[in-house]
Amino acid sequence: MKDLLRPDLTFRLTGRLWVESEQDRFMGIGRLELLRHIQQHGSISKAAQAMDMSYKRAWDLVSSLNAQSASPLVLTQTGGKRGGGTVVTPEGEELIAEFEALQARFQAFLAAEAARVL
Amino acid sequence: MKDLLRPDLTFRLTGRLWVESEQDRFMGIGRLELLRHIQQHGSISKAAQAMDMSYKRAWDLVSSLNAQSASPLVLTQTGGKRGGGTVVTPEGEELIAEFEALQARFQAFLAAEAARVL
DNA sequence: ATTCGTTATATTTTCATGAATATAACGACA
DNA sequence: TGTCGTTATATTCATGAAAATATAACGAAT
Repeated sequence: MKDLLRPDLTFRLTGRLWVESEQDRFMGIGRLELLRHIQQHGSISKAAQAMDMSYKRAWDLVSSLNAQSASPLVLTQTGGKRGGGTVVTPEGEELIAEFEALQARFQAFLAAEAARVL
Repeated sequence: MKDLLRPDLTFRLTGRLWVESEQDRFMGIGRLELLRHIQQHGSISKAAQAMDMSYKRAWDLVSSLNAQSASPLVLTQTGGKRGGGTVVTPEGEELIAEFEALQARFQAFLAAEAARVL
């Protein structure tokens, strides 16, 4: 493909991957980052503002994740000493780890293909 | 990941990849299909209607493709016996072939990863 | 010169997605 | 009991991308 591209521009090969069920997306890079931020901050609202995402969107994503998993990936608590909070369960941690690994293999694939094709 | 997913739903791993320059996308699955339709029909407008895409969008994509390639990928002719038309150049055919091959390897990657992770 | 089907191009309209905004519920603690 | 920061939820608003619409240019053929 190299010989077809304008030599004064720089090109890159990029992509995205995700897991989806019939009706809804389940896991992707955005949800991965959200889960990591929730781990860090212990709260959906804090995670959302750290990512510059609206609270509602973050909450919707969490709701979608939990709705499609066999057991909860995050546990939310409402009210209480600090108003509540959210923790990532061991199952959620497993999902994070597995999707991170998948993502890493994908990036390796992209790099290898870029070297071959660009 | 398998053990984390609701067993009453079916999940699939999917993804997309594309080549882009700084300012603009260059090649992706949508543009591949457009190029194939142009090959088949010899016209941007026929290709667009076969794909149920607006002519403007198809024309914009063709314009973007040619603007980023070293030599034209498609040649357009305006006016004339049948009003004009569009042909895919040998360079365009090369792009089609290479991107199809890349796409096939990507699908193989996805299938292998799905088998591992889902 | 007129017709015809296409390319070329600008402008307006639709639509979907996420952002913003608003409000209620919650429950520990002072 | 009142406060506080959060979760939970509904509704409105903004924005960007694609569709729809409109019009001109083109050039071979009649």
